[in-house]
Amino acid sequence: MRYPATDTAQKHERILDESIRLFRERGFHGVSVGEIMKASGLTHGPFYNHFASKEALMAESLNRELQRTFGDFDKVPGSDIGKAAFVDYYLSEEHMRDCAGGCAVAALASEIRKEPEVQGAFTAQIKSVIQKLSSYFPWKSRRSARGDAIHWYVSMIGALILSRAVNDDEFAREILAETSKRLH
Amino acid sequence: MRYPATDTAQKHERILDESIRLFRERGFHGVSVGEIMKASGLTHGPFYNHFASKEALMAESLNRELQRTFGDFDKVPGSDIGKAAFVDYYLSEEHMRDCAGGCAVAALASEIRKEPEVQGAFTAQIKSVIQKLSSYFPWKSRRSARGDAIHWYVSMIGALILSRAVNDDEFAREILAETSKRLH
DNA sequence: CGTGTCACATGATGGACATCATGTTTGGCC
DNA sequence: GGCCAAACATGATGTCCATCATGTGACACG
Repeated sequence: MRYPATDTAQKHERILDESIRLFRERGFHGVSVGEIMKASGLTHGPFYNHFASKEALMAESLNRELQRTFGDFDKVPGSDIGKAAFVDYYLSEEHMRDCAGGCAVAALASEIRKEPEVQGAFTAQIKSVIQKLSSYFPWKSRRSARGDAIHWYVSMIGALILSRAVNDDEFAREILAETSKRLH
Repeated sequence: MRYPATDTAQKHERILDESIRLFRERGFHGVSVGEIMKASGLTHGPFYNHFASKEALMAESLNRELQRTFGDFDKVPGSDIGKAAFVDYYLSEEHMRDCAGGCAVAALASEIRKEPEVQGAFTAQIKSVIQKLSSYFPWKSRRSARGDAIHWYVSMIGALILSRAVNDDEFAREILAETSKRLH
C-alpha cells in the first residue's frame, strides 16, 4: 500500500459506518453510492476500490453492524432486570426517533427480503441472537424459552416499526408503552 | 367522458389493484410507473390522466387496500375462535409467501416512514383497526383491552416481517409457529 | 352524420444513478 | 532521489426513471 495503510483502512471503516447509518435512515434504495462516499469524505469514484458493488457494501455493512449490535449483548445483566432494561431501551422514544443510529433489523428487515446477497448473513445473525436471547435471559412461561424469546423479539421489532410508521406522536408512544409493559 | 365511462373507471381500478400488488411485492421504490401501467394493460403516458404523481398513487392505493382489508374484519366471529382463526391466517406459511397478496402493513410499514403524503391516511387506518380489534375480540388479561390488542397486532406484524426476511424455511416457520401459539 | 373532446399512445426531456475509464497524487522501497 | 503501484479525483457511459408534450382515434352529442 503506497498510501498510508492506516488511513485507507480508516476510510474503509468510515464508508461502512456512514453507509449503514444512511441505509437505516432511508433504506437501501433511498441512498446512492455518491451520497455514501460524500458522507465518508470522498468522491464517488474510489468506491469500487473498496467494494465490488453496492449490493456487496449492503451485505458487508449490515453484517458488521449486526455483529456489533449483538456483540454488545452481555453489557446488560442476564436477569429480569437486564431484560427489562433492554426492553426499555429498545422501545424508548429515543430509539424510535433515532432510526439512523438504532437497530438495523427494525430499520431494514422489510428490504432484506429483496436482496439475496444480504439474506444469508442476516439469517445467521438472527439465529444467533435468538439463541443468545433464549439462553441469556430468564423466561418463565410454561412454554419453551426459545419460543418465548422469539415472541419477545418479534414483538419489539413490530412495535418499533409501527411506531415509526405512524404520524401521531401520542399514538406512537402508546404503541411503544403498551408493548413495553407486556414484555417486561 | 367520450370514452365509455365504465371502461375508464375499470382502468383506474386496475391501476390501483396492480400497483398495490407490485408495491407489496417489491416496495414503493422497487416499482416504476411504467411497470404499473404495463401490468394494468396500458402504456406509461396516461398515468397522469389518472393520478397527479407516483406519490399520490401510493397514498391512494395503500389507503384503498387498507380500507378493504380492515373492512373484511367482521367476516370472522368476534370470539376466541375468530381471534385464533385470524392469527392462524395471518401467521400462516401461505401468508408469509404471498407477500404480493398479503397484508400491506407488514409489507410496506418500514417504507411509509419516508413518504409523508402516505403517512396520514396510514395512521388513521391503523388507529381504526386497533380500535376495532380491541372492541371486537375478547381480551382477558388484567391490563387494558386496547393495550392487549396493540401488543397482539405488533407481534403478528413483527413475526411476519422477520419470517419473510430470513433465508431458512425451517427457521421462518418456527418464528411463525412460536408467535402464533402465544397469540391464540 | 359530422364535430369536438377526452382518454389513449408515442416519444421527448431532464435528472439520477451504478459502474467504469482515465488521469493524478501519494509515499514506501531500491 | 527517482520509480511504481495503490488510492485517489474527475469525468464519461449507458440505463432507468418520473414527468410532460404532442399527436390520434374513439365516442357522445347535436
